[in-house]
Amino acid sequence: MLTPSEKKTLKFIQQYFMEKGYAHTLREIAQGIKINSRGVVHRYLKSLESSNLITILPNRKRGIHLNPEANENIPLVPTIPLLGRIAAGQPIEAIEGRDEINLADFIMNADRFALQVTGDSMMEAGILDGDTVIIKHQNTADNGDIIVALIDGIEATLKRLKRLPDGMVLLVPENKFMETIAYEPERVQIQGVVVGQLRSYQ
Amino acid sequence: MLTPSEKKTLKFIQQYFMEKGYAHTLREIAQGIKINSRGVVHRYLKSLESSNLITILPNRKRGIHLNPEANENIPLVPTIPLLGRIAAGQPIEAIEGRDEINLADFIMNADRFALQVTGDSMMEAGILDGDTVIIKHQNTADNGDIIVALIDGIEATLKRLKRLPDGMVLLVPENKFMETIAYEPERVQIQGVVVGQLRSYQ
DNA sequence: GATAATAGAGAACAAATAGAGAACATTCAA
DNA sequence: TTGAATGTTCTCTATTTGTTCTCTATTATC
Repeated sequence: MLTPSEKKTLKFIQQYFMEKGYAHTLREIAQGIKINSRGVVHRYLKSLESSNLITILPNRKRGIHLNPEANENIPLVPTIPLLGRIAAGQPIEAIEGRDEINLADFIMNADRFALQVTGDSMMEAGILDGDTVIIKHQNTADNGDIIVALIDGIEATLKRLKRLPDGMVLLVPENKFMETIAYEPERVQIQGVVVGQLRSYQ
Repeated sequence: MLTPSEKKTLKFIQQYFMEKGYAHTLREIAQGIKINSRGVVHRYLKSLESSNLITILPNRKRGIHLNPEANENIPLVPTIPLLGRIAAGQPIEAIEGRDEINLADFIMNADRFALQVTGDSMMEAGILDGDTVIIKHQNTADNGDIIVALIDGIEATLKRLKRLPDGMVLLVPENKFMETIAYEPERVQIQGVVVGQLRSYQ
């Protein structure tokens, strides 16, 4: 069981290590967790080592290694450090304030569920074949929302919603090879709205 | 059987524990359930312990552990029900076997971090401006991987990797308006490989 | 009305935690 | 080789926290 200070220390190390590929000095860690004493930092590190979360190479400068356990152990709500923005042709730009993504915040909620997408109808909206979309269950949607629609109570489809002034409902695919189809409103039942999307490359 | 106060206490502990990964102090619990006495909280904890719902490490600060029994109705890892596949023009098809997505499985692992994407250079690969990509920190990559590359030690970019037989390294954007650029291998340093991608529509 | 059971306040004390900083040992680069 | 930076081991201090008490108030039950 780690104390909050030890957790803070571990977290600080992890973040730096992922960015740079090597560890802090004790003084840097001390500054990072806002204390003055290297001795105190060393005590925390020893404790983390005895919990098998890090390995200390004795007397080596920056001689701290993260053990694989360290990444499993910490967050009960999965979080990923958010290191910054990346754009073509520029160094990675740090983001102030928000330093991690809370996956639970990102997606979890009672009325959400996931669907796996088959087909390329929303390709140009960045939703590819095999992606997972997170749907919020609701019966209404705004113009421009990507929705799960049930047509005639049978066919389900993922499309962008557009209502015409005359009441007709357009279901717009994001794929130039597919056609937009217009329906009478009573034929289209909204089952949910896309609120998130995930893809795994593994 | 728990008294209402004990239930309240347990619920409060569970919530905090899942978020932070460690327990409250007695004072925090007291504030959380709106009483003033740490002694009373301690009595409740003792009672919860004798019901086998928590374990108290004696004299440890924040030394409260949730027993598995306490978590039966609370998922430790956020999951979303995976209802099925959706394709244009067909009813939602149920998926056999796996019925929920485990977000931790999906993304978390050692040496991962997130970057927010700026720009449209990977648009046609379904990675849009504003998306978050999950990067696995590594110095090598296979042909076809989408990588974070550091060019000349300065510029960072997200591109698809292609190595030519003559040793040159191509960084291929997935955007027909942008050009593939070839570099000498020593100019390109691989910082990580994209292993996941997230988008929020909220 | 008597008796439990439940809730809560708060005092008192020991122990854990947090931190400072001195002193020494070891690395590592100039 | 030497000196500065770094890692390591100490001791000391202060604060917070866990723990155990005793005391009081409320509520329901017989």
